[in-house]
Amino acid sequence: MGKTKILLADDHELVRDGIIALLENEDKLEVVNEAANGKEALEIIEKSIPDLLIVDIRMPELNGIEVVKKVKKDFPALKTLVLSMHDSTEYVVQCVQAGADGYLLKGSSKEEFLKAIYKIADGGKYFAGDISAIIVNNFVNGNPTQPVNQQATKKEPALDILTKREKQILKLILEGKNNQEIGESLNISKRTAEAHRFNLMKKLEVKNLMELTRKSRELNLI
Amino acid sequence: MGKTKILLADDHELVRDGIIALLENEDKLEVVNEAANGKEALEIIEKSIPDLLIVDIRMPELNGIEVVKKVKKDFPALKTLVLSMHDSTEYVVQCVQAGADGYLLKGSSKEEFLKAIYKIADGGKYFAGDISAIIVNNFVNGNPTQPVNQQATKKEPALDILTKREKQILKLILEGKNNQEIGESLNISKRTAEAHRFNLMKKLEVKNLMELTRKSRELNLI
DNA sequence: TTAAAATTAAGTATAAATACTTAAAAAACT
DNA sequence: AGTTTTTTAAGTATTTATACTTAATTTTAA
Repeated sequence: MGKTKILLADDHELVRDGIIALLENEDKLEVVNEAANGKEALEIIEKSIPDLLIVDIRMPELNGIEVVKKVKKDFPALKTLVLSMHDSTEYVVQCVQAGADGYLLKGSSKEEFLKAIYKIADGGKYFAGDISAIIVNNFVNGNPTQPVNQQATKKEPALDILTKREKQILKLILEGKNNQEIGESLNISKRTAEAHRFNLMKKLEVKNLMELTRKSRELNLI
Repeated sequence: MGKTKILLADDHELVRDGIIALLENEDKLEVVNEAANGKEALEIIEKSIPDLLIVDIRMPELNGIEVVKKVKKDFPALKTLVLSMHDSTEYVVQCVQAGADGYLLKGSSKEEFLKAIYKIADGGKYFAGDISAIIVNNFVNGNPTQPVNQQATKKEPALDILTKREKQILKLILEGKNNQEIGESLNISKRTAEAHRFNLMKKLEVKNLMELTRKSRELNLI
């Protein structure tokens, strides 16, 4: 059997270079392509499908989860391993639902990383230790995680639901400005800023500032 | 001349492993030690001083900037290269003031990374291209950046100014809870939660939620 | 064992955000 | 040219946060 062709998608070149160096001695593996964001990754895949996609969860343009969703829909044979910088458990369930074959925290060791790659390349699944528990827990709580291509996609606020003005206002909100200050910045009434704030928070389905920051990051809105 | 002994401090093992793999072929460089947080880094340095410290800016226990400050005070001969995941320019000035010999974004390439290391090991300084501009700009604006050991340290809220209770409440604030909910979580009155919130925001010198999140991350309070 | 610090929580006043609705211009499409 | 969407902004009521001060307990450290 030939080498496993890997596409590596991460917006930090140094991290990519590190991972490539990490895989250099593995003669069953070969990084054939790199992408600095989700969009780029999809473009590369459309030209030549690799065997395995290693993708960072947080990337500009299109985040890891969205990439995995698209990949699993259009190229179901392509295996996917999601890397996350966040030690949080926030995205695990979303990844599983998107159909990812593996999920690793960047806190994992080289050994675990290689183990995951080989297992996934071999048709298996690999989720970092403490993560399995979360999935199981989520499952028993009546929220079964199933690949996105096997059931209706959970409707989620799209990436482009915000208007230009709303994005502008979101940015100012995230800079810590209040409605008064936003109004002054944009030469509109404080009441207009209020209205925009209300609307965008409703669109993003968040009910406070903290959820707003989380969601904004998640969706790469800023 | 012998090898440059490097201590690598980053809380993500995979990133460390990647960097080590990246330096494996460089026979003038040798990673002699690793640390997963700032405290660990300082402990290692106290036992045996390396030639170069490569340190991630965001780490638990003690962040990169604090480590550099301590290092430059106690071991001025030890060179320091700060890595940052954040493409932002938020920390550059702080790094220079702390006395760092270099600052690189993780978006840098392997080549730039090696160039920086060799230059610093050789007694030079290296700041990623776009960064120099920021420093210069900051300088001409009457805010000259000088190493921390050459002038009075800019007073800043210390890392441990928050009491246990305040940290507890901060955590809940950052989870998006309001004072009512915080009170319920901790079985205290909503008014008490308010008081704690007021006090901790005053201590951290922030005036809104966004500044609070930024500061919390910066100081690794959570 | 005291003094100091931390936790609790109330009072009071003001400012800001939330939760809507309505509606008129302006801009962007088809 | 006509329709839809966006941007603007006011009304109204309610909730929440800010900005303090004061002060009684409780815990911790000297």
